[in-house]
Amino acid sequence: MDERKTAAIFKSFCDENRIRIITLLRSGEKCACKLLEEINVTQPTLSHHMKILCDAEIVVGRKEGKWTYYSISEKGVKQAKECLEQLTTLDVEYKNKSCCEK
Amino acid sequence: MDERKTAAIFKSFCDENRIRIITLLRSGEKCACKLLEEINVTQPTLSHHMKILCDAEIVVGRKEGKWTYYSISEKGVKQAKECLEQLTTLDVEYKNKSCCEK
DNA sequence: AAAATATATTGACGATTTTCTATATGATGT
DNA sequence: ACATCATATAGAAAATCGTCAATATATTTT
Repeated sequence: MDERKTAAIFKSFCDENRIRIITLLRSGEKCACKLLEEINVTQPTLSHHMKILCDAEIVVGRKEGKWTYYSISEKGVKQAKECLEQLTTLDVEYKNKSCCEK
Repeated sequence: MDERKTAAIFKSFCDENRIRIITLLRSGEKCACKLLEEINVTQPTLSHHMKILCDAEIVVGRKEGKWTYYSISEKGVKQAKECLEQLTTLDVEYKNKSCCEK
């Protein structure tokens, strides 16, 4: 996974409103209008955040008639977790000796 | 965990240079001057990124003489993983029925 | 004590992001 | 066909972020 993709994934989680949106989706699929009622932004701003979340594949949207239903993507979340794991586990193989010794 | 703290944690992972820094630390503790050699930013910019990473507790700094050694904080990483887990697991308890039915 | 070295802080600037208003698109109901 | 409703897009303003040069601080070396 390249740095660019990794950054895009975690951008999902570094804005307070997006965190609120994700939290709302923990209780199941919701349409945009329901999300809009619960977070304090305008409709176009919500739409903007949903695009970021969908592009990062943390959330998936499903159109049905005039409504769009959003839900947490289990697949995307799994990928984010793997990405975090890979990024933060110590690499014993290539562990280097020392640095800046006196 | 409040939205503000969550956002601060994941800000660590949403800048390409910070991702590079964390990746470099996977092979073990490194002093700032070593990191500076490897990523293409000025010394004040590196210092700025290290502050963000340390404030989020993803990285810890250890001063020794004139050097500062940085390493991945196992504790902070654990907290980030738990935070991601908590934020993204479906909440079956409070799962709501339906939304925007025709 | 003065010079040198490593890192942090300050302040400015440009780029990016978040937000808004206005408008467009697309579906549904009359 | 026309009005209505849900959502998306465009464009601009405001806020935040990443970056740099200059400078400060703290430690070590001479």
